[in-house]
Amino acid sequence: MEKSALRALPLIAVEVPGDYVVVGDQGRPDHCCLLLSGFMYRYKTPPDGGRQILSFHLPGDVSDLQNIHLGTMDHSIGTLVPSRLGFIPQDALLKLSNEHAGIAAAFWRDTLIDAAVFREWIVNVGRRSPPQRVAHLLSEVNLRAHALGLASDGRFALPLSRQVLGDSTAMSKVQVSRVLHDFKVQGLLAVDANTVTVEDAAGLQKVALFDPTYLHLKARI
Amino acid sequence: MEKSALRALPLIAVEVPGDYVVVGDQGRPDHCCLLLSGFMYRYKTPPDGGRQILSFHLPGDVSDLQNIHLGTMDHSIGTLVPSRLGFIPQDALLKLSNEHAGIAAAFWRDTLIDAAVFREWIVNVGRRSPPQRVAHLLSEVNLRAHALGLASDGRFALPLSRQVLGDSTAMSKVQVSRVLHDFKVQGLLAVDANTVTVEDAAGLQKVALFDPTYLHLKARI
DNA sequence: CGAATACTTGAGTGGGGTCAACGCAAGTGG
DNA sequence: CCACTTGCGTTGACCCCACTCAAGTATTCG
Repeated sequence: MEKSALRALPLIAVEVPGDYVVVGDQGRPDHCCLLLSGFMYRYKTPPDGGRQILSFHLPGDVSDLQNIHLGTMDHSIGTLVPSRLGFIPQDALLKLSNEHAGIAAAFWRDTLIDAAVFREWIVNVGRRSPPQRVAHLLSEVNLRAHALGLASDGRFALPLSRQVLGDSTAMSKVQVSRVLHDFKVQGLLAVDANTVTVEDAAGLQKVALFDPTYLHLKARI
Repeated sequence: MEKSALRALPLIAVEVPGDYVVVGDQGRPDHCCLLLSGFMYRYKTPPDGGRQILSFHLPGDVSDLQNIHLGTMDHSIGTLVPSRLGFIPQDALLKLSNEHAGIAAAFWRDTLIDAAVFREWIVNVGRRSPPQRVAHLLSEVNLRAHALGLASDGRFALPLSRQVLGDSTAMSKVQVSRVLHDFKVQGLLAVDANTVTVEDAAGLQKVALFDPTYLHLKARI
């Protein structure tokens, strides 16, 4: 019953290019955006310049679910690659979550995991060394990509430029470049223009002292 | 009706000292913790040492509401000062939120605002200069304390040591000390052992380029 | 084939971490 | 009541890491 209610939701599918701003800071969207295929990310742009990436989103994520209850966006959401998005009216989602406690709980849980990831990212940019930051970020993405079946033995298609990695880890692109070079020499991983290849996932996690508890993977819908 | 249901919740009030770990990392608490009076904070301790503070909590906050849906804690929660806590069984809260869509929504909204604050903290430690970080953090606390009526014209009782401020902003306590000295000279604020006095809130916000949108203050319960 | 973009590599610099010494206030016990 | 201890804050000195700048290389796209 809850499943059929979810399937009955009105959904408008849209194709958008890469590097496209789906929802802008200060915006008040009336739809939520389900990522059907592609790759998205959240970010903030402080007034004095720069960009801080806050999270990455893989297919299946509804990255702006919080807008059901928080009217105004406090950050932006964009695509990294050409993507297919499904827009669902917020009032339909709100109605659904009011009528089905199970769906409300699932939505809530989803945003709780987002929050857990944000917490880990605070630690990442605040406490860890540059190699640890990159290793941690890529361990996270690797794990999530595998959990979704989007990767085969450490290889997955993701165009992560040095700039994007730097904006995610609060490092300069030059420093990212050097760290990635070292990782390649050590046989840990290789990041080329559109593919990430994790050669030694365990070694990478060891560098980052990575503990996947915060992803609450079992708790996903 | 929802109000009376909330009031009927079983609550065990407990007095705890300052510097007390209420819920530890990896814990699986079966109660949620409402802060009745005092001051709490969340933090993570990476295995290689150090501490990253993730958020501060004022009276009225239920800082571990997420445990209703995420079984295992991925961080710790502690008190900064002697505090009064109200413990509420998770299953009672879960039952309540299943029965009252309005309460479920209010809980959800609360954790969404937490997440918005986490996002801003990523930017704080990742992108801002040391003076901006301190100014931003104290602008946030100042605003929230005033919103709760816990402060009178910029003064509020909070024992924020340089160490705590450093662990919140990813700075050394020495650097915090220097920044606070400069702020005092500039007439922006004074932080003594147990009181924060904001002399020039607007000036402080200007230093931090502070935009309160992310606090979603109107959206609070 | 040329232009544009991303990546690499090197050199120089400065901001903030670390270490260490000192000052100060509060708490303790004889 | 005072010597002692303890913990926090301050200040100075030093130094290293990562940012910035800049030049050179590779790759893709029109």
